[in-house]
Amino acid sequence: MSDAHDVLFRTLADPTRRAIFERLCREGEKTVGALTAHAGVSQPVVSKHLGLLKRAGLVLDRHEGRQTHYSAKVAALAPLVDWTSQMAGFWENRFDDLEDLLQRMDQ
Amino acid sequence: MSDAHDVLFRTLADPTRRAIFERLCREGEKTVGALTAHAGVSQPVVSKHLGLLKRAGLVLDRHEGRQTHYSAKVAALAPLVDWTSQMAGFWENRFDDLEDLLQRMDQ
DNA sequence: CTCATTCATAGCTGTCTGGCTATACGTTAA
DNA sequence: TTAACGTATAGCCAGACAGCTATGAATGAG
Repeated sequence: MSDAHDVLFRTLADPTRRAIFERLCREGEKTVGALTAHAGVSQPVVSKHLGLLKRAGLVLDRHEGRQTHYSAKVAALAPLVDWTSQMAGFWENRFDDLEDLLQRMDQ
Repeated sequence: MSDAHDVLFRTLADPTRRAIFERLCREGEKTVGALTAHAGVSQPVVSKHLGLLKRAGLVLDRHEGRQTHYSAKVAALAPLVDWTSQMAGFWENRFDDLEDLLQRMDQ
């Protein structure tokens, strides 16, 4: 059972990887070298994280000469937003149920 | 660097744990036994997950005799919502920047 | 052509953690 | 008190994975 939520949560769970994604969100397109400069880990590690982010659909890559430019694909966060509001929704529904119950008890 | 986002993402990254949380959101308060019945893992594992969910602030526990009732604390998802909208926000801002740039180029 | 640059891949390693069983602890029933 | 029940804890193990170095592959510079 490896649905969309799973991939998103797992991909964003790692601090280093999430930091890379955040930087792409804040500052836009970056090369692997630029990302490595502030990532605190080696270049191969950054490449690996970018690969996972790409597989999760969270980033896009664009090859230009010998550099690769990565950019955030914010739309990929949609399932996460959906999931969150769904959870909140269930909670509110149960709250409504409680209200109904209290009303029926009142009668 | 273990901020609130970190704990939330890491805690919700595990499918089994997330499923437990989802169930608490959908169906409200449950005992450990009731949760174990549908979790697909042993009771100690469920207890462990509940412990982590509790440490993350995602659930509350209530002791009643020899059973423990757990319930979801949806408000704890707030930082996640904030983070997501922040990421989306950065993206829109950069879009605005692009518009500004294009406008300036137009003049 | 040759060398430097930029990134990706391969292979290794230590750590983290989710699963298990066994067991301890507290509570209710007999 | 003793037994059964519901959870939590302890301890172990196997698999996953984030980090590293070394190297390959592709491109640009000289």
